[in-house]
Amino acid sequence: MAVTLADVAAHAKVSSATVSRVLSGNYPVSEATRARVLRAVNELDYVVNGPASALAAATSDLVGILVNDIADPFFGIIAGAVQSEIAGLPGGGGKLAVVCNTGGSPERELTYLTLLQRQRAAAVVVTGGAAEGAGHAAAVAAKLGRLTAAGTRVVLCGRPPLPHSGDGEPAVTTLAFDNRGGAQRLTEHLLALGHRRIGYVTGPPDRTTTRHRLEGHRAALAAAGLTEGSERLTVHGSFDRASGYDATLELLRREPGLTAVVAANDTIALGAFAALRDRGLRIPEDVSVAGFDDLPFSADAVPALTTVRLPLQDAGARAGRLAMDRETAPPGGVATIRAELMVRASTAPPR
Amino acid sequence: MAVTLADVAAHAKVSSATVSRVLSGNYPVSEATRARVLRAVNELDYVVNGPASALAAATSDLVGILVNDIADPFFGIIAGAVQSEIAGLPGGGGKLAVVCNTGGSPERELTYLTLLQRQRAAAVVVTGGAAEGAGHAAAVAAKLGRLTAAGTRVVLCGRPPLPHSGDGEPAVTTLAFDNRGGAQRLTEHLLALGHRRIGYVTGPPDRTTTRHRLEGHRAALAAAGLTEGSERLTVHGSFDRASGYDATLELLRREPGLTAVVAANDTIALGAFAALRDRGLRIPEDVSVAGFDDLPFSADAVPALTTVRLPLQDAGARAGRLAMDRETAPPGGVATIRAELMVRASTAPPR
DNA sequence: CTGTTAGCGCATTCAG
DNA sequence: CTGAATGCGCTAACAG
Repeated sequence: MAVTLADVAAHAKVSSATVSRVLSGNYPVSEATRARVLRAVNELDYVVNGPASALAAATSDLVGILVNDIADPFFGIIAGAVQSEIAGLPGGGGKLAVVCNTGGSPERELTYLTLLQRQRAAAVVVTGGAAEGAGHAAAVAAKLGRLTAAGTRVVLCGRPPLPHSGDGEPAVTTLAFDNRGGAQRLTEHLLALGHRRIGYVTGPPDRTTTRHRLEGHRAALAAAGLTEGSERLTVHGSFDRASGYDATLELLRREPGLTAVVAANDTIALGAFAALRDRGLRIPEDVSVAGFDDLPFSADAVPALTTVRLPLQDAGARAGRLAMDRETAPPGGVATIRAELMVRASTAPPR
Repeated sequence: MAVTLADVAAHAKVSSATVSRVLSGNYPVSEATRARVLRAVNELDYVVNGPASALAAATSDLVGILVNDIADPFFGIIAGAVQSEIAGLPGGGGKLAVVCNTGGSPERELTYLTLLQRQRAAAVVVTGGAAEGAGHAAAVAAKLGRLTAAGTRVVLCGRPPLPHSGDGEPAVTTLAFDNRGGAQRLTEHLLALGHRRIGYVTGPPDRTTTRHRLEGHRAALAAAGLTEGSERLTVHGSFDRASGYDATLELLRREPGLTAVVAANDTIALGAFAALRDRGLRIPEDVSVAGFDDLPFSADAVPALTTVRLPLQDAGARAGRLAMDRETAPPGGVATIRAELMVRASTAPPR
């Protein structure tokens, strides 16, 4: 079959232990034999057997990055940043950073976590909002606990911290986004412009991201004394454009006098744009629209989208460094990442 | 340390071989003992040691998906499709589909391929255009050859076939995009509208995607007798929005009388949109713009972008099935995927 | 149907 | 500095 350590050893006329040592480089070996071994490695085109090496050393160089939707730039940007921080080290860092697409399914998330645990992954970075259903949150927390117990470093990025498990420093480090605060400031902006009939288009109800952003939105409304009918002006769907389109139409049906639509993310906002246009409504003259995340395309929308900026790139990079233990964890293991309001052309005073 | 097969065996009062058999399920075991083993597994919270299992079985359940830029929806869509075809099987298929971000760097591509080879990956799907520089093409071809020789299934998706290595059925299956044909039809469309001064904004020169799309473009120009100055009207950059913006400005500098801009992909086209607008030019009244790929946001651009549609989702899913050996390879190992011209509002006759 | 027995390829003691 | 020997945890014959 494939060429093994022993083959290289024979070829270089040394013991397999020596070959192992020059390859891992963490042990003194004379320059002469090192060169001889290296030459043999090249001549034979030898590639280490990962499983065997992982088994013997009881560690692996796999690092998993879990995302909810790999086709969504929100996750693509975070994952890319995490990954370049890990694989971008001089020499590649020796780590294999891989991204796993859960599709937002809690079962798939658990499956991937188990698979990563099987592989004895060196670290796991879980990105994006979590499902809140039934036992899922607990199951995920338990699984992550087992991973850390087994020596895998766990970092949460863009996800709220796990329920505190008690004693001392938490084993998992969290970089949480200030979804609630960002959403609140966004709606305050609309309120300040004079809007009173504001629709809200969001994703699935049982996700932390959905809930937190909605809470921020409602907190702003409540502070302005607008507690009435906010339920009726909220439409749930999924975090994509098509859903934003449909939900906006539904909103218009429920409240034709709408003057503003707040979308739970930029992609949904794009769908809202299209729906409003198809209804012959101008943005922002007839209806203002706002998003969340500030993905790259948002500044290019026509009109440019008012939104809340999340430093996805920075957060991802930091999560990557945390996973590689190249940065010290924030006090308490949790850092909240600030969201910044970006006022652009898609919001204006109501007519 | 962690709980092992032997622990489970002891707990269930059977041999470790029996435990292994119920876990892998590919061997008859009595219902009674199977239940007992399963209970022991749960009680002890046992998780298979992946490396050990891979070592003993000489196979792994890892499937690698290589992409040039994970933050680009073009790759996100393909990767998502490949992945759901692999992990979406009933029971998860048992395979761990992971995506690796090469960042378009040939070195990183090779590094990942080696890492995957180390892990004895079950399959590798390489997506997107290839670097054409110096020895890279040969190095990648050689590496892929070694992977197939080691039993790893290799599928190319959206990448031209490897140079034929000779005898019989090629070991690597290729799903190539008809970049040349698509680009040619797109430029023919512009020509038919009456455009004669057409600028071309594209990515790095040493990539197959860049070259093939450019060749298609020039073939159309040549067929119309427009051989003059096409060099001057071509600006290279990278495949992103910022580059499209800058390159369009450069184009305008070189040829103020431009009536159309063809971008090598939709993202670049978005940059061109912004640049033209900033120069006070209307689309398509003053300048027509066209893209390539038909990413989701293209239909939402204002005006809607004329582009060439690539069935990314379908291609990715098919690549995934091919990688899992759930679909027979096309004759000759190579299938060319058709690109479809999508005429929308961003192109019109010149003034 | 179930238990026993060998390795899989490598990292690491432990001697030299 | 280098070689020989041991075992990581599991699967796959091979017997019973």
